[in-house]
Amino acid sequence: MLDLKLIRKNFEYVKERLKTRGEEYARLVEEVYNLDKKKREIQKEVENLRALLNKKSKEYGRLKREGKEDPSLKEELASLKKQLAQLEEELKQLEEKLKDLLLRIPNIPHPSVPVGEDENDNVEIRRWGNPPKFDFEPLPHWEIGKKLGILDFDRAAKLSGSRFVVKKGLGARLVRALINFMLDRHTARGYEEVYVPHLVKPEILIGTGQLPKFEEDLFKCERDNLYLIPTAEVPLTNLHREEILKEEDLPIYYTAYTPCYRREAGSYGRDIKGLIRLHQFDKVELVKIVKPEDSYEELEKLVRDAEEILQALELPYRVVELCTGDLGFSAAKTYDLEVWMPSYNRYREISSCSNCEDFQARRMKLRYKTKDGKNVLCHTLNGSGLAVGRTLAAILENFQQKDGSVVIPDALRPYMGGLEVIKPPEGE
RNA sequence: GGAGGGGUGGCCGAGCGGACGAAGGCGCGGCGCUGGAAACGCCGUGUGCCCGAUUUACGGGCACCGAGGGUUCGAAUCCCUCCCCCUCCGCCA
Repeated sequence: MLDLKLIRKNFEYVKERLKTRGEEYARLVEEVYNLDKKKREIQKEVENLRALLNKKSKEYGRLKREGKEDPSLKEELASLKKQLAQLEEELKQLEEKLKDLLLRIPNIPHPSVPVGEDENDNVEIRRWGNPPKFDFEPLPHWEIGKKLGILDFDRAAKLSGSRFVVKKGLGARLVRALINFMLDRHTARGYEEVYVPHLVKPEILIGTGQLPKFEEDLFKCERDNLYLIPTAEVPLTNLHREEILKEEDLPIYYTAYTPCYRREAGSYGRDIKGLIRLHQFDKVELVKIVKPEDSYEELEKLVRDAEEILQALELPYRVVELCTGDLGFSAAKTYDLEVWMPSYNRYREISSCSNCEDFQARRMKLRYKTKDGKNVLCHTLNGSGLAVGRTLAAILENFQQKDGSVVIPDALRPYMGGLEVIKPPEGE
């Protein structure tokens, strides 16, 4: 949520900055600006009227206790009350409308973010590692997985429909290994491991920005008014919502493994094969709650922490800075990590690291008290560290061998009971 | 699912329909006492929003005692609905 005061004070600036995300937001900001103006006028009236009513009501009570009841005063009070009720209703409607609009305006991109329309305008920052060269025709991961007997999309469809997967044997083991490996790495670097609920209330999703605008992307348990989390960012970032933290509590670093549930509405036909786009996938997430002045330094560190996993797994990747048009709703600045995928012959997103500044903090009233006693909104950051399914896909594709086997990266072997290679079943 | 108890400020905890943003205690900050400290004494210490002069510091107002509604001139206090927590019983991984 944007600061209303900022919209009031720097209306043109906000409008211009949001335009870099898409033309439609300028109109929204204008609407908010006008509504806010009107709202404050009415609020002033309401508060003045209520002050008067409070005063007269006390007067009436005083007289009554003295046995000098005044019927004309009582009448006056009744008419004031009626007037007030009308104005209050008007105010309430304005406030609701205003709040709803405000919740639908995305974050302002940081000045350093390149202006652009879509992913084609993203800027590559650096590369690490070299894509492998094969002296045979490399297979896509879903075929490798099928041949190894570790991925089963057909039976998953039997259970749950499209965009689900069943992992078996060493496939299931590999998932567990990756999760443990990632969590161990992150906790060693100062993140506290957290295990969170996977079902959350609507206001929690408003807090991180998924609601009200992206309802159709979420799985909802209607009966209980709970949503399945689309990422651990949601419960992790909201952990301290409506709290006023002590300055010495910051920074807070959290990491959590959770499954993530996404309806993938509007992505029909995209990435229909393989592990890239599923309704349910596993992810280890990183979340930071920090002081505003530190947040951009923390973002760089966060990216390094995610990169470290890819490096340890010897997976070639590049770091990309998202342009204004490709930026997520809550983010002020985002780096994507893209891993090399031989079957696509290009890099594909495997992590997204964002600084949301105070955008989420304002929505969830997440603050800290400074040394001189002021309450200040925290800055929140989040990043994948990493998407487990896509990591698995990248390992299968990048480490595949001519004979159909897949070499397990060194760093992962201790988590696989020392296993070095996954080989196809005998006799195939 | 059944029966009962409860949600008040950073925490504990009191609260008769007006004098209650709320006693008291703890904690925290300042000052005093002290060679220094403990103990003690005094003072201060919630959040959000609006308006006004102003660079902040200031002054005024409104709201907030789990949430929403109602009764009343007036609600933390009475009534209704909902949510959450706790205890016991049942069921259950």
